[in-house]
Amino acid sequence: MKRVTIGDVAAHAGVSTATVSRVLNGGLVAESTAARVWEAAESLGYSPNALTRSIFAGRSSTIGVIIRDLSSPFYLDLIRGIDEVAAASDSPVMLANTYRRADREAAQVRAMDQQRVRGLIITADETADSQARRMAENGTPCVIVARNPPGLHSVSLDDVAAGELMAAHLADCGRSRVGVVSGRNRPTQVKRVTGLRQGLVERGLPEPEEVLVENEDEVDAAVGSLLHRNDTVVCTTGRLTVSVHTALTARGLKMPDDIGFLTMDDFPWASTLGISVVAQPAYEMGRRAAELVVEEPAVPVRIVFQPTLIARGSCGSGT
Amino acid sequence: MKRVTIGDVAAHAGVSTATVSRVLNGGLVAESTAARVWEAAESLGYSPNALTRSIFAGRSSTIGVIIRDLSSPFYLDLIRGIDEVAAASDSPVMLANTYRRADREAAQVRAMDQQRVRGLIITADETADSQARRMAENGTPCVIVARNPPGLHSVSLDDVAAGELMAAHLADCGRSRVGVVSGRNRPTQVKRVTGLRQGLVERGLPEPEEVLVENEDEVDAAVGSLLHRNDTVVCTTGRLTVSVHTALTARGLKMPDDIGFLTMDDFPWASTLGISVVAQPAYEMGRRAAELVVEEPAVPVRIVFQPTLIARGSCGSGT
DNA sequence: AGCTACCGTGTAACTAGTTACATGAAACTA
DNA sequence: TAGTTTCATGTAACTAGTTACACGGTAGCT
Repeated sequence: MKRVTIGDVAAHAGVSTATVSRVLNGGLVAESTAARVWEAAESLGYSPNALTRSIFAGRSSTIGVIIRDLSSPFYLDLIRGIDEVAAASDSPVMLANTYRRADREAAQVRAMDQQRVRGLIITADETADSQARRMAENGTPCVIVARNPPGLHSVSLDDVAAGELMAAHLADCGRSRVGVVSGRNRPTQVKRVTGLRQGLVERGLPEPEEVLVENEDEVDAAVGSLLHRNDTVVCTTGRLTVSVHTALTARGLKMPDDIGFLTMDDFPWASTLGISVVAQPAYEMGRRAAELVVEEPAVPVRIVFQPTLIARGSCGSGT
Repeated sequence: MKRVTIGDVAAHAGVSTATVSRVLNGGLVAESTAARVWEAAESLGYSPNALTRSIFAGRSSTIGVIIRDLSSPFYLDLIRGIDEVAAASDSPVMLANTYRRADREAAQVRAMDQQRVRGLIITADETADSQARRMAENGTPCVIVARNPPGLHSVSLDDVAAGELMAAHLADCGRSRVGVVSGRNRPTQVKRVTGLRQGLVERGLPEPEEVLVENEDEVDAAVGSLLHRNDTVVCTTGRLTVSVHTALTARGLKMPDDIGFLTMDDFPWASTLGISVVAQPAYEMGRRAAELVVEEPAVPVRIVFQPTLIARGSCGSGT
């Protein structure tokens, strides 16, 4: 039950702990000694304690990731990108899901700080920013994803451009009356709707009709209210795609003839279902976020990605 | 840049580090002293080093989770269950994705060991079992998910029952010639097919025709080969649901009239698409796995969950 | 008043490692 | 042969905490 320590290995090999440490970390040691130490470590099943190493180094090699919503495909691809870079630099990934609760977000940032993570990638509300800034001041690189608050590294999408891309596609498809289902109080959502509105107006189309929702269970009513006066439903968050789509198909509406449908974030089923989306490069965003953690730039870096349209016919076809 | 330590707080409050430690951990301290210490900690922005705590305790409070495939909905729900229990016991979760590569699986188990995780939840091939057993001997509770190897805790599905459930439903729907797309060399897959075969034969139906595939890109051809002689396609792994479904719809086949379709693991889009599935209680499995880590039973515990059928019409309707 | 009991606090040893410095022996140079 | 250099290794101090034990002071009891 008692763990094998470096001391046990040292005793077994007849050397000091300093020598064992040097063997393990590639210091200056005679070859014969090194061989003895390796053999002792092997036969005792020694597994070095990464925690102790970390306390001496001042921080651990772990990268912390705070995710608002594990079930959203965007965050999943983000994590895959992060994981890829983390694995390449031998950093474990510590994941915390906050279920979109602001109190948990702040608490998780604090917990990650106490774990002395090497860096932190945060998808959370503004509430957690001050905590993140405090960490950054203490030398822990923090990367904010999906927003770009001042003074912190950030990796985000050009949300206005995403909205404009939607508008352009809708105009191409000859859609005119656009209803929007959007998340409440989220800056990203606001920007996407702003871009959409601008894009439509620029093309001489009427302003979109917007409904704000908080949870999945409000979506059906929201969609219902939009159907009276619109020929297209746009969803500005990938999180609600399923609910909006269900609300439409449950009413027996076929795309694109009965209703047009356009949403955010690509996902595995979109291609089979023929749903057009404006996609974020989530995987690449994850990679860049993790690279910022690993590279620790001295000044705050703000990376903005451009969205892409993937037309699949759910709004009809363009020119 | 230099981190605030317990020593700084002690100096600021005019006490010893022992007293600060006692204040933080609820030892015996005078109220006036405690107040001074709290104030000092606050004003210095002290954040206790969880790593140091852990090295003294012999292990960290982190729960390690090794996942083969983050993109599969089963593992996502599993993680959500784990996370729920972990959060309730203030344990951070360290996640490692192995992308189904056996070498990475073993390496990740070793890495988690070095991080001195409090316990480990593993979804991996047999290759990693010996590593896991070594950890268990050292006092780290290891829970294997989806298999039940001897000598280790495990949380798994009654895979034979899953196959039988499929057979029963297919018989109910009047299906007779069943083609199966299954993953290669996986014990779970073999058991599910075995259950399906038994169930069909018991009901006087012909044996299913099986095709084994490794990756998504082999699926289309596999499905194509099954279509000649069968009226139903069954998929025994949730991972391949999208590919199999795409292979069917791409051929213009409609469910359930042109072809029957039945697969494993429930997922958000299944209900909209009307796909019938045999579901695993993934969330609950995650919860139980995490509880085993937290509770550390002295003898290996083997928990087997029962699958449930969710009929949605993609095979037609039963009696 | 004197004895015991208890409370609050500091000292120092402990966790499992790393590393600066000292030491000693062998090898090379003059 | 003496002096210097080099190499391998041990000693001990360090990381940031926790905790067993000792000690001093006050309060209660006889």
